[in-house]
Amino acid sequence: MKHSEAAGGSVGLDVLHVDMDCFFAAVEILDDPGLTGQAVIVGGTGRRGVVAACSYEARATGVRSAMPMTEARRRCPAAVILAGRHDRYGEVSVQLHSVLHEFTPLVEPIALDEAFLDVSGSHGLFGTSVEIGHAIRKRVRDELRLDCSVGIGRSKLIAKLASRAAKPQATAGGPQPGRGVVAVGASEEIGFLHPRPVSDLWGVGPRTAERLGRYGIHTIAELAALNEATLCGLVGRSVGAHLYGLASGRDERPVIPDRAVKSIGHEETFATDRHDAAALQRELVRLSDSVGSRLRTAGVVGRTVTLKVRFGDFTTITRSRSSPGPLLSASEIARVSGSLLDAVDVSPGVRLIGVTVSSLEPRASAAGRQLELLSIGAGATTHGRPATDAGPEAGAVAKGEVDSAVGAIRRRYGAGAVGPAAIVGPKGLRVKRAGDAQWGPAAPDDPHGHD
DNA sequence: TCTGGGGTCCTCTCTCAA
DNA sequence: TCTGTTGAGAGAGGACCC
Repeated sequence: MKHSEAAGGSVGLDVLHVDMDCFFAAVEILDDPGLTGQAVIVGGTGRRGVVAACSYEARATGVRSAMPMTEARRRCPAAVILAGRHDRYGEVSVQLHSVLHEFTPLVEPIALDEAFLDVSGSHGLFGTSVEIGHAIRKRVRDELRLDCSVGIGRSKLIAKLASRAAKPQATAGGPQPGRGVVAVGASEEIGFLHPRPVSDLWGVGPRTAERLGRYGIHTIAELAALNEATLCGLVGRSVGAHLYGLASGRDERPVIPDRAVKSIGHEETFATDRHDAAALQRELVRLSDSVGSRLRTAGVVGRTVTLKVRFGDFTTITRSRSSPGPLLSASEIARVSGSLLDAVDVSPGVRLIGVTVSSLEPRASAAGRQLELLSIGAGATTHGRPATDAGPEAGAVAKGEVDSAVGAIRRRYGAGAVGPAAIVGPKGLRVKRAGDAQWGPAAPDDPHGHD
Protein backbone atom coordinates (compact mmCIF):
# COMPACT_ATOMS: atom_id res chain seq x y z
CA MET A 1 0.00 0.00 0.00
CA LYS A 2 1.24 3.46 -0.86
CA HIS A 3 0.47 6.49 1.23
CA SER A 4 1.33 9.88 -0.07
CA GLU A 5 3.70 12.05 1.88
CA ALA A 6 2.06 15.05 0.24
CA ALA A 7 -1.03 14.19 2.27
CA GLY A 8 0.78 15.75 5.24
CA GLY A 9 -0.10 19.14 3.87
CA SER A 10 -3.83 18.51 3.72
CA VAL A 11 -6.30 20.20 5.98
CA GLY A 12 -6.73 18.65 9.42
CA LEU A 13 -3.84 16.19 9.15
CA ASP A 14 -2.47 17.44 12.44
CA VAL A 15 -2.02 14.49 14.75
CA LEU A 16 1.48 13.03 14.95
CA HIS A 17 2.42 9.86 16.78
CA VAL A 18 6.12 9.69 17.62
CA ASP A 19 7.42 6.30 18.72
CA MET A 20 11.03 5.38 19.48
CA ASP A 21 12.34 2.23 17.80
CA CYS A 22 13.14 -0.60 20.28
CA PHE A 23 13.61 2.12 22.90
CA PHE A 24 15.14 0.30 25.91
CA ALA A 25 17.31 -1.93 23.74
CA ALA A 26 18.40 1.06 21.62
CA VAL A 27 19.48 2.99 24.75
CA GLU A 28 21.52 0.00 25.91
CA ILE A 29 23.22 -0.20 22.50
CA LEU A 30 23.81 3.56 22.54
CA ASP A 31 25.60 3.28 25.90
CA ASP A 32 27.50 0.13 24.90
CA PRO A 33 28.25 0.26 21.16
CA GLY A 34 29.75 -3.23 21.45
CA LEU A 35 26.18 -4.50 21.41
CA THR A 36 25.53 -3.11 17.92
CA GLY A 37 24.20 -5.78 15.55
CA GLN A 38 23.58 -8.25 18.38
CA ALA A 39 20.29 -9.69 19.64
CA VAL A 40 19.67 -7.59 22.78
CA ILE A 41 16.77 -8.31 25.14
CA VAL A 42 15.83 -6.01 28.04
CA GLY A 43 13.53 -7.31 30.75
CA GLY A 44 13.18 -9.31 33.95
CA THR A 45 16.19 -11.59 34.17
CA GLY A 46 14.70 -13.97 36.73
CA ARG A 47 12.57 -17.05 36.25
CA ARG A 48 9.35 -15.01 36.34
CA GLY A 49 10.59 -12.14 34.20
CA VAL A 50 9.17 -10.93 30.90
CA VAL A 51 10.64 -9.16 27.87
CA ALA A 52 10.25 -5.37 27.98
CA ALA A 53 11.98 -4.61 24.68
CA CYS A 54 14.35 -6.23 22.23
CA SER A 55 16.48 -5.30 19.23
CA TYR A 56 15.34 -6.15 15.70
CA GLU A 57 17.98 -8.92 15.61
CA ALA A 58 16.21 -10.58 18.57
CA ARG A 59 12.79 -9.99 16.98
CA ALA A 60 13.92 -11.87 13.89
CA THR A 61 14.07 -15.02 16.07
CA GLY A 62 10.47 -14.54 17.20
CA VAL A 63 11.13 -12.74 20.50
CA ARG A 64 8.41 -10.20 21.32
CA SER A 65 7.62 -7.71 24.10
CA ALA A 66 5.73 -9.22 27.07
CA MET A 67 6.96 -12.71 26.22
CA PRO A 68 8.10 -14.74 29.26
CA MET A 69 11.89 -14.52 29.50
CA THR A 70 12.18 -18.30 29.68
CA GLU A 71 10.53 -18.51 26.23
CA ALA A 72 12.71 -15.67 24.88
CA ARG A 73 15.88 -17.49 26.03
CA ARG A 74 14.65 -20.63 24.30
CA ARG A 75 14.01 -18.80 21.04
CA CYS A 76 17.19 -16.78 21.08
CA PRO A 77 19.89 -18.51 23.14
CA ALA A 78 22.58 -16.18 21.81
CA ALA A 79 20.82 -13.03 23.00
CA VAL A 80 22.44 -10.56 25.38
CA ILE A 81 19.90 -10.25 28.21
CA LEU A 82 19.93 -7.07 30.29
CA ALA A 83 17.93 -6.16 33.41
CA GLY A 84 17.19 -2.64 32.21
CA ARG A 85 17.93 0.72 33.80
CA HIS A 86 14.69 2.58 34.42
CA ASP A 87 16.45 5.75 35.59
CA ARG A 88 18.54 5.95 32.43
CA TYR A 89 15.49 5.46 30.17
CA GLY A 90 13.79 8.21 32.15
CA GLU A 91 16.67 10.59 31.42
CA VAL A 92 16.51 9.90 27.68
CA SER A 93 12.73 10.23 27.77
CA VAL A 94 13.04 13.72 29.28
CA GLN A 95 15.36 14.69 26.39
CA LEU A 96 12.91 13.25 23.85
CA HIS A 97 9.93 15.11 25.26
CA SER A 98 11.90 18.32 25.40
CA VAL A 99 12.63 17.98 21.67
CA LEU A 100 8.93 17.34 20.98
CA HIS A 101 7.90 20.41 22.99
CA GLU A 102 9.98 22.58 20.70
CA PHE A 103 7.53 21.79 17.89
CA THR A 104 4.27 22.25 19.83
CA PRO A 105 3.11 22.66 23.42
CA LEU A 106 0.37 20.12 22.69
CA VAL A 107 2.32 16.96 23.51
CA GLU A 108 0.48 14.05 25.17
CA PRO A 109 2.97 11.59 26.66
CA ILE A 110 1.84 7.97 26.30
CA ALA A 111 4.92 6.23 27.64
CA LEU A 112 8.62 6.95 28.15
CA ASP A 113 9.21 6.44 24.43
CA GLU A 114 6.00 7.56 22.82
CA ALA A 115 3.77 10.63 22.47
CA PHE A 116 0.98 12.20 20.46
CA LEU A 117 1.43 15.74 19.15
CA ASP A 118 -1.16 18.19 17.86
CA VAL A 119 0.68 20.38 15.37
CA SER A 120 -2.33 22.33 14.10
CA GLY A 121 -0.73 25.57 15.35
CA SER A 122 2.82 24.78 14.24
CA HIS A 123 2.64 24.91 10.43
CA GLY A 124 3.55 28.60 10.21
CA LEU A 125 6.88 27.95 11.95
CA PHE A 126 7.74 24.43 10.87
CA GLY A 127 5.85 23.67 7.62
CA THR A 128 3.55 20.77 6.80
CA SER A 129 2.97 17.87 9.16
CA VAL A 130 5.24 15.67 7.05
CA GLU A 131 7.99 18.29 7.20
CA ILE A 132 7.53 18.44 10.98
CA GLY A 133 7.72 14.62 11.16
CA HIS A 134 11.02 14.59 9.29
CA ALA A 135 12.37 17.47 11.37
CA ILE A 136 11.52 15.62 14.60
CA ARG A 137 13.28 12.50 13.37
CA LYS A 138 16.37 14.50 12.47
CA ARG A 139 16.45 16.32 15.83
CA VAL A 140 16.03 13.07 17.76
CA ARG A 141 18.79 11.42 15.72
CA ASP A 142 21.16 14.40 16.07
CA GLU A 143 20.57 15.05 19.78
CA LEU A 144 19.72 11.64 21.23
CA ARG A 145 21.54 9.49 18.64
CA LEU A 146 18.44 7.28 18.53
CA ASP A 147 15.82 6.51 15.87
CA CYS A 148 12.11 7.08 16.01
CA SER A 149 9.18 6.59 13.66
CA VAL A 150 6.46 9.14 13.00
CA GLY A 151 2.87 8.49 11.96
CA ILE A 152 0.59 11.28 10.77
CA GLY A 153 -3.18 11.35 10.41
CA ARG A 154 -6.38 13.19 11.21
CA SER A 155 -6.83 11.15 14.40
CA LYS A 156 -4.85 9.36 17.08
CA LEU A 157 -5.85 5.96 15.73
CA ILE A 158 -4.61 6.66 12.22
CA ALA A 159 -1.43 8.37 13.44
CA LYS A 160 -0.67 5.44 15.72
CA LEU A 161 -1.15 2.84 12.99
CA ALA A 162 0.83 5.00 10.57
CA SER A 163 3.82 5.15 12.92
CA ARG A 164 3.72 1.37 13.14
CA ALA A 165 3.75 1.22 9.33
CA ALA A 166 6.77 3.55 9.35
CA LYS A 167 8.90 1.28 11.56
CA PRO A 168 11.77 -0.96 10.48
CA GLN A 169 10.86 -4.63 9.99
CA ALA A 170 12.57 -7.63 11.57
CA THR A 171 13.10 -10.30 8.92
CA ALA A 172 15.02 -13.56 8.90
CA GLY A 173 17.58 -11.81 6.71
CA GLY A 174 18.06 -9.05 9.30
CA PRO A 175 16.42 -5.71 10.06
CA GLN A 176 14.94 -3.88 7.07
CA PRO A 177 14.84 -0.08 7.39
CA GLY A 178 11.39 1.49 7.62
CA ARG A 179 10.03 4.58 5.93
CA GLY A 180 10.48 6.70 9.04
CA VAL A 181 7.50 8.96 8.37
CA VAL A 182 4.12 7.78 7.08
CA ALA A 183 1.14 10.08 6.57
CA VAL A 184 -2.35 8.80 5.83
CA GLY A 185 -4.66 11.36 4.25
CA ALA A 186 -8.40 11.54 4.78
CA SER A 187 -9.23 9.90 1.46
CA GLU A 188 -6.84 7.01 2.20
CA GLU A 189 -8.06 6.22 5.72
CA ILE A 190 -10.60 3.50 4.95
CA GLY A 191 -8.28 1.74 2.53
CA PHE A 192 -5.49 1.91 5.13
CA LEU A 193 -7.69 0.75 8.00
CA HIS A 194 -10.03 -1.93 6.69
CA PRO A 195 -7.61 -4.71 5.65
CA ARG A 196 -5.99 -4.68 9.11
CA PRO A 197 -6.81 -7.16 11.88
CA VAL A 198 -9.37 -6.05 14.50
CA SER A 199 -6.63 -6.31 17.12
CA ASP A 200 -5.08 -3.17 15.56
CA LEU A 201 -7.98 -1.15 16.95
CA TRP A 202 -7.38 0.63 20.25
CA GLY A 203 -9.36 -1.35 22.82
CA VAL A 204 -9.26 -4.75 21.13
CA GLY A 205 -6.99 -7.01 23.13
CA PRO A 206 -6.64 -10.79 23.03
CA ARG A 207 -10.01 -11.43 24.75
CA THR A 208 -12.09 -9.19 22.54
CA ALA A 209 -10.28 -10.35 19.39
CA GLU A 210 -11.01 -13.95 20.35
CA ARG A 211 -14.68 -13.16 21.03
CA LEU A 212 -15.06 -11.34 17.70
CA GLY A 213 -13.23 -14.19 15.97
CA ARG A 214 -15.87 -16.62 17.18
CA TYR A 215 -18.38 -14.63 15.10
CA GLY A 216 -16.11 -14.67 12.05
CA ILE A 217 -14.92 -11.09 12.52
CA HIS A 218 -11.18 -10.89 11.92
CA THR A 219 -10.60 -7.65 10.00
CA ILE A 220 -11.63 -4.07 10.63
CA ALA A 221 -13.64 -4.20 7.38
CA GLU A 222 -15.70 -7.10 8.77
CA LEU A 223 -16.26 -5.16 11.96
CA ALA A 224 -17.33 -2.04 10.06
CA ALA A 225 -19.85 -4.11 8.08
CA LEU A 226 -21.78 -4.94 11.27
CA ASN A 227 -24.45 -2.60 12.52
CA GLU A 228 -23.67 -0.83 15.77
CA ALA A 229 -26.41 -2.54 17.80
CA THR A 230 -25.11 -6.00 16.84
CA LEU A 231 -21.57 -5.03 17.79
CA CYS A 232 -22.75 -3.62 21.13
CA GLY A 233 -24.54 -6.92 21.75
CA LEU A 234 -21.24 -8.75 21.25
CA VAL A 235 -18.84 -6.63 23.27
CA GLY A 236 -20.99 -4.32 25.42
CA ARG A 237 -22.49 -0.91 24.80
CA SER A 238 -19.56 1.34 25.58
CA VAL A 239 -16.83 -0.72 23.89
CA GLY A 240 -19.15 -1.49 20.96
CA ALA A 241 -19.92 2.15 20.25
CA HIS A 242 -16.22 3.03 20.58
CA LEU A 243 -15.08 0.27 18.19
CA TYR A 244 -17.82 0.98 15.69
CA GLY A 245 -16.64 4.58 15.46
CA LEU A 246 -12.98 3.59 15.10
CA ALA A 247 -13.75 0.99 12.40
CA SER A 248 -15.55 3.69 10.43
CA GLY A 249 -12.55 6.00 10.76
CA ARG A 250 -14.16 8.16 13.47
CA ASP A 251 -11.84 8.93 16.38
CA GLU A 252 -12.57 12.24 18.09
CA ARG A 253 -10.15 11.83 21.00
CA PRO A 254 -8.15 15.06 21.34
CA VAL A 255 -4.46 15.32 22.19
CA ILE A 256 -4.45 16.10 25.92
CA PRO A 257 -1.15 17.57 27.14
CA ASP A 258 -1.76 17.57 30.91
CA ARG A 259 -3.58 14.47 31.95
CA ALA A 260 -4.17 14.35 35.72
CA VAL A 261 -2.93 11.19 37.41
CA LYS A 262 -5.78 9.19 38.98
CA SER A 263 -3.95 6.56 40.99
CA ILE A 264 -0.45 5.69 42.14
CA GLY A 265 0.58 2.21 43.12
CA HIS A 266 3.28 -0.40 43.33
CA GLU A 267 3.14 -4.14 42.97
CA GLU A 268 5.78 -6.79 42.99
CA THR A 269 6.03 -10.42 41.98
CA PHE A 270 8.10 -12.64 44.25
CA ALA A 271 10.70 -15.02 42.89
CA THR A 272 8.92 -17.78 44.83
CA ASP A 273 5.42 -17.83 46.32
CA ARG A 274 5.09 -16.52 49.88
CA HIS A 275 2.95 -18.23 52.51
CA ASP A 276 3.96 -16.22 55.57
CA ALA A 277 1.46 -13.48 56.50
CA ALA A 278 4.00 -11.59 58.62
CA ALA A 279 6.49 -11.47 55.75
CA LEU A 280 3.74 -10.22 53.41
CA GLN A 281 2.87 -7.50 55.93
CA ARG A 282 6.49 -6.34 55.80
CA GLU A 283 6.34 -6.24 52.00
CA LEU A 284 3.21 -4.11 52.29
CA VAL A 285 5.04 -1.65 54.54
CA ARG A 286 7.79 -1.42 51.92
CA LEU A 287 5.36 -0.89 49.03
CA SER A 288 3.28 1.59 51.04
CA ASP A 289 6.43 3.51 51.92
CA SER A 290 7.21 3.84 48.23
CA VAL A 291 3.63 4.76 47.25
CA GLY A 292 3.53 7.37 50.03
CA SER A 293 6.78 8.82 48.78
CA ARG A 294 5.53 9.06 45.20
CA LEU A 295 2.25 10.64 46.32
CA ARG A 296 4.26 13.28 48.17
CA THR A 297 6.48 13.92 45.15
CA ALA A 298 3.37 14.26 42.97
CA GLY A 299 1.85 16.68 45.50
CA VAL A 300 -1.31 14.63 45.96
CA VAL A 301 -3.08 12.61 48.63
CA GLY A 302 -5.62 9.82 48.20
CA ARG A 303 -8.59 8.40 50.05
CA THR A 304 -8.90 4.86 48.66
CA VAL A 305 -6.39 2.07 49.26
CA THR A 306 -6.58 -1.03 47.08
CA LEU A 307 -4.73 -4.21 47.97
CA LYS A 308 -3.99 -6.63 45.14
CA VAL A 309 -3.07 -10.25 45.79
CA ARG A 310 -2.20 -12.76 43.09
CA PHE A 311 -1.96 -16.37 44.20
CA GLY A 312 0.32 -19.08 42.85
CA ASP A 313 -2.36 -20.31 40.47
CA PHE A 314 -2.60 -16.76 39.02
CA THR A 315 -6.05 -16.04 40.43
CA THR A 316 -6.08 -12.41 41.48
CA ILE A 317 -8.21 -10.62 44.04
CA THR A 318 -8.45 -6.96 44.98
CA ARG A 319 -9.73 -5.51 48.23
CA SER A 320 -10.21 -1.80 48.72
CA ARG A 321 -11.24 0.58 51.45
CA SER A 322 -12.01 4.28 51.29
CA SER A 323 -11.40 6.54 54.23
CA PRO A 324 -13.56 9.62 54.87
CA GLY A 325 -10.51 11.90 54.84
CA PRO A 326 -7.23 11.99 52.93
CA LEU A 327 -4.45 9.58 53.87
CA LEU A 328 -1.52 11.85 54.58
CA SER A 329 1.25 9.41 55.41
CA ALA A 330 2.85 6.17 54.22
CA SER A 331 2.19 4.59 57.61
CA GLU A 332 -1.55 5.19 57.20
CA ILE A 333 -1.47 3.55 53.77
CA ALA A 334 0.42 0.62 55.28
CA ARG A 335 -2.09 0.36 58.12
CA VAL A 336 -5.10 0.25 55.77
CA SER A 337 -3.50 -2.16 53.30
CA GLY A 338 -2.34 -4.32 56.20
CA SER A 339 -5.84 -4.56 57.64
CA LEU A 340 -7.14 -5.52 54.18
CA LEU A 341 -4.49 -8.25 54.00
CA ASP A 342 -5.51 -9.53 57.46
CA ALA A 343 -8.83 -10.59 55.91
CA VAL A 344 -7.15 -12.60 53.11
CA ASP A 345 -6.12 -16.24 53.47
CA VAL A 346 -2.55 -16.29 52.18
CA SER A 347 -1.89 -19.96 52.99
CA PRO A 348 -2.26 -21.12 49.33
CA GLY A 349 0.85 -19.04 48.51
CA VAL A 350 1.09 -15.48 47.20
CA ARG A 351 2.88 -14.76 43.95
CA LEU A 352 2.35 -10.99 43.78
CA ILE A 353 1.25 -8.28 46.16
CA GLY A 354 0.43 -4.66 45.36
CA VAL A 355 -0.82 -1.42 46.92
CA THR A 356 -2.55 1.36 44.98
CA VAL A 357 -3.93 4.66 46.26
CA SER A 358 -6.71 6.37 44.28
CA SER A 359 -9.36 9.12 44.72
CA LEU A 360 -6.49 11.58 44.51
CA GLU A 361 -6.62 15.30 45.19
CA PRO A 362 -3.99 18.03 45.57
CA ARG A 363 -2.07 17.71 48.82
CA ALA A 364 -2.26 21.39 49.70
CA SER A 365 -6.05 21.57 49.68
CA ALA A 366 -6.39 18.28 51.58
CA ALA A 367 -3.91 19.29 54.27
CA GLY A 368 -5.56 22.69 54.53
CA ARG A 369 -8.95 21.07 55.03
CA GLN A 370 -7.53 18.71 57.62
CA LEU A 371 -6.09 21.63 59.59
CA GLU A 372 -9.39 23.48 59.38
CA LEU A 373 -11.13 20.42 60.81
CA LEU A 374 -8.57 20.29 63.57
CA SER A 375 -8.93 23.90 64.52
CA ILE A 376 -12.71 23.47 64.74
CA GLY A 377 -12.61 20.09 66.46
CA ALA A 378 -9.75 20.56 68.86
CA GLY A 379 -10.06 24.27 69.26
CA ALA A 380 -6.34 24.82 69.53
CA THR A 381 -3.45 25.11 67.15
CA THR A 382 0.07 26.33 67.67
CA HIS A 383 1.39 28.62 64.93
CA GLY A 384 -0.98 26.96 62.51
CA ARG A 385 0.09 23.50 63.65
CA PRO A 386 -2.19 21.19 65.62
CA ALA A 387 -1.70 21.06 69.34
CA THR A 388 -0.18 17.78 70.46
CA ASP A 389 -3.38 16.60 72.12
CA ALA A 390 -5.55 17.42 69.12
CA GLY A 391 -6.64 13.82 68.48
CA PRO A 392 -6.10 11.25 65.72
CA GLU A 393 -6.19 13.81 62.89
CA ALA A 394 -3.28 15.59 64.51
CA GLY A 395 -1.44 12.28 64.46
CA ALA A 396 -2.12 11.99 60.74
CA VAL A 397 -0.73 15.46 60.07
CA ALA A 398 2.27 14.75 62.29
CA LYS A 399 2.94 11.55 60.34
CA GLY A 400 2.66 13.54 57.13
CA GLU A 401 5.36 15.84 58.47
CA VAL A 402 7.52 12.84 59.35
CA ASP A 403 7.11 11.69 55.73
CA SER A 404 8.22 15.15 54.56
CA ALA A 405 11.33 14.89 56.69
CA VAL A 406 12.02 11.36 55.38
CA GLY A 407 11.65 12.66 51.82
CA ALA A 408 14.14 15.46 52.48
CA ILE A 409 16.69 13.06 54.01
CA ARG A 410 16.34 10.66 51.07
CA ARG A 411 16.80 13.44 48.54
CA ARG A 412 20.02 14.40 50.30
CA TYR A 413 21.49 11.04 51.34
CA GLY A 414 19.79 8.50 49.04
CA ALA A 415 16.70 6.28 49.13
CA GLY A 416 18.21 3.80 51.58
CA ALA A 417 19.20 6.41 54.18
CA VAL A 418 16.02 6.25 56.25
CA GLY A 419 12.74 4.32 56.33
CA PRO A 420 10.35 2.22 58.40
CA ALA A 421 12.00 -0.26 60.80
CA ALA A 422 9.84 -3.06 59.34
CA ILE A 423 11.75 -2.99 56.06
CA VAL A 424 15.26 -3.23 57.46
CA GLY A 425 16.94 -6.36 56.08
CA PRO A 426 20.38 -7.89 56.55
CA LYS A 427 21.77 -5.54 53.85
CA GLY A 428 20.11 -2.40 55.22
CA LEU A 429 16.86 -0.75 54.15
CA ARG A 430 14.99 -2.51 51.33
CA VAL A 431 13.41 0.59 49.82
CA LYS A 432 11.17 0.08 46.79
CA ARG A 433 11.91 2.59 44.03
CA ALA A 434 9.91 3.19 40.86
CA GLY A 435 11.32 0.93 38.16
CA ASP A 436 12.72 -1.68 40.56
CA ALA A 437 11.92 -5.19 39.33
CA GLN A 438 9.86 -3.50 36.63
CA TRP A 439 9.73 -6.62 34.48
CA GLY A 440 9.68 -9.29 37.15
CA PRO A 441 11.98 -10.49 39.90
CA ALA A 442 15.64 -10.37 38.98
CA ALA A 443 17.86 -13.43 38.79
CA PRO A 444 19.51 -14.22 42.17
CA ASP A 445 22.93 -13.02 40.98
CA ASP A 446 21.54 -9.78 39.56
CA PRO A 447 22.77 -6.76 41.55
CA HIS A 448 19.38 -5.08 40.98
CA GLY A 449 17.58 -7.99 42.54
CA HIS A 450 16.21 -8.36 46.03
CA ASP A 451 14.02 -10.89 47.71
C1' DT B 1 8.76 -24.52 35.83
C1' DC B 2 4.54 -19.95 31.13
C1' DT B 3 2.34 -15.49 32.19
C1' DG B 4 5.78 -7.99 34.90
C1' DG B 5 4.52 -3.41 36.42
C1' DG B 6 1.95 0.87 36.30
C1' DG B 7 -1.78 2.62 34.89
C1' DT B 8 -7.08 3.63 32.93
C1' DC B 9 -11.62 2.47 32.03
C1' DC B 10 -15.75 -0.38 31.99
C1' DT B 11 -19.19 -3.56 33.88
C1' DC B 12 -21.49 -5.92 37.34
C1' DT B 13 -23.15 -6.40 42.00
C1' DC B 14 -24.39 -4.88 46.35
C1' DT B 15 -25.98 -1.57 49.74
C1' DC B 16 -28.26 2.31 51.20
C1' DA B 17 -31.29 6.11 51.07
C1' DA B 18 -35.08 8.56 49.16
C1' DT C 1 -46.10 0.47 57.84
C1' DC C 2 -44.64 -2.28 54.17
C1' DT C 3 -43.00 -3.02 49.54
C1' DG C 4 -41.06 -1.83 45.19
C1' DT C 5 -38.28 1.31 42.38
C1' DT C 6 -34.53 4.09 41.36
C1' DG C 7 -30.13 6.23 41.57
C1' DA C 8 -25.70 6.99 43.67
C1' DG C 9 -21.62 5.24 45.37
C1' DA C 10 -18.45 1.72 46.72
C1' DG C 11 -16.23 -2.49 45.88
C1' DA C 12 -14.61 -6.19 42.94
C1' DG C 13 -13.09 -8.04 38.77
C1' DG C 14 -11.68 -7.90 34.09
C1' DA C 15 -9.77 -6.07 29.80
C1' DC C 16 -6.76 -3.17 27.84
C1' DC C 17 -2.76 0.04 27.00
C1' DC C 18 2.47 0.72 26.94
